[in-house]
Amino acid sequence: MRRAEQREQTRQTLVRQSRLLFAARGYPAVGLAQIVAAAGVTKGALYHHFDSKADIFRAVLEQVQQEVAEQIVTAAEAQPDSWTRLTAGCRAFLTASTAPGVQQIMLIDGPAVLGWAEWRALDEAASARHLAEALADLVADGTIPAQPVAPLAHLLSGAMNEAALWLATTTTPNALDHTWAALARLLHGLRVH
Amino acid sequence: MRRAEQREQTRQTLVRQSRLLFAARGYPAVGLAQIVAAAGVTKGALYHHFDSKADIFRAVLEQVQQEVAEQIVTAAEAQPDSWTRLTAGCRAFLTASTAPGVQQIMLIDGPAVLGWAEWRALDEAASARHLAEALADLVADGTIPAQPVAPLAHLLSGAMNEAALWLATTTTPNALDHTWAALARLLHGLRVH
DNA sequence: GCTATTGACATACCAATGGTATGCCAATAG
DNA sequence: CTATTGGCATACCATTGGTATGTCAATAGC
Repeated sequence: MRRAEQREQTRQTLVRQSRLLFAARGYPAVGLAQIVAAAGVTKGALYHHFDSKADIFRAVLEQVQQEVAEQIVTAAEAQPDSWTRLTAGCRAFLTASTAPGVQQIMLIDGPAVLGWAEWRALDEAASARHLAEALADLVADGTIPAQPVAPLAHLLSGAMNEAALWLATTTTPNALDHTWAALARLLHGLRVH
Repeated sequence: MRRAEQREQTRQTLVRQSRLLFAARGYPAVGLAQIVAAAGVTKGALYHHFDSKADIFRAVLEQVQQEVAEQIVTAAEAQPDSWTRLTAGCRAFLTASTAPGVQQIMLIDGPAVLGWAEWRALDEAASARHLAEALADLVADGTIPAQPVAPLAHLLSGAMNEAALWLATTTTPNALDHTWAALARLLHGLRVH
């Protein structure tokens, strides 16, 4: 099985190096030449594993989304009730999205490279879905009023993503704390009084 | 003054046609050849008015943002107190951002083409700024608790932008109404009880 | 163990596209 | 009436994403 082993290693190297480059300079600014140089292979290898430049970006995006989703699920699972699962999940979402390179790959390049439809499909399948599930639980046990959860999930997801984007560039002191405080206020407003 | 007149007309034609193309197919998919063909000029004219493909996109983006900002300000100005100014402004924001082509240009291509820093600068100068001002008014007259308004402004701006993006692709019935209802709940939670 | 075949690449090349250098002609200045 | 500048068009270049072909080692079949 030397064959499959080598194959997987080459593929992972390409994804790893591409991710670093995309995160640092953005998709449009990274050429295939830089990717293959960083990975120590040639264009032949790249096009043996991926169909296009967008296709290798797709692989990177899926990896990033999976990592973010894992952090959210891990944080949420440790909580006892549905409300703290939501808040802990949101906190994890915010923290994970602030990690270096994540915004560039997920929010900036993602939609532009893949186009609306495909990006939506991937996005739905990832982090936004967990939010919707958490909200559905809250509706089910009456912690928040009955309402469609999809709009709310998108509002919250957008709020946190945009906040993460802002946090990455701002120099405001304690920006993360203030953002979390503001988000917590918004979330608290959802509860039945 | 035939000179300046002709100049302005050519420039506006280029911006108008580019806007239509970018909105329909997205920045990466639109070539300069299509732009100049649609505008009925040559590449010489395009590069006489703009420095690069990104530069003409910049002109389009500024036009779109200005239109959106105008709608928000118009809606807010008609309101009597600071709270209804916020809600009316948010509603206008949501409606304006849902208009055809706006999301593609403002949210999808914008950051990818211009890069974080420049897009941030333009974004701050446009719609997000009005939000921050409206929130500052609310803090000033005690309608909402004292807090830094910047994080809140970004959370709300992101929430509405993402919601607009979702509204553009979803087939859920009454999605706009439900989204507005959810947003109104979130906003209401900000008020002092 | 020997051969046939497939798979994992490398090499050479192509086409399209963003960008530039140059030239031309009418509008304005003096 | 002439000189000059501004507003473009034409021709061209260089880079880059993508492809067609070739090569050599790993595996399968006997």
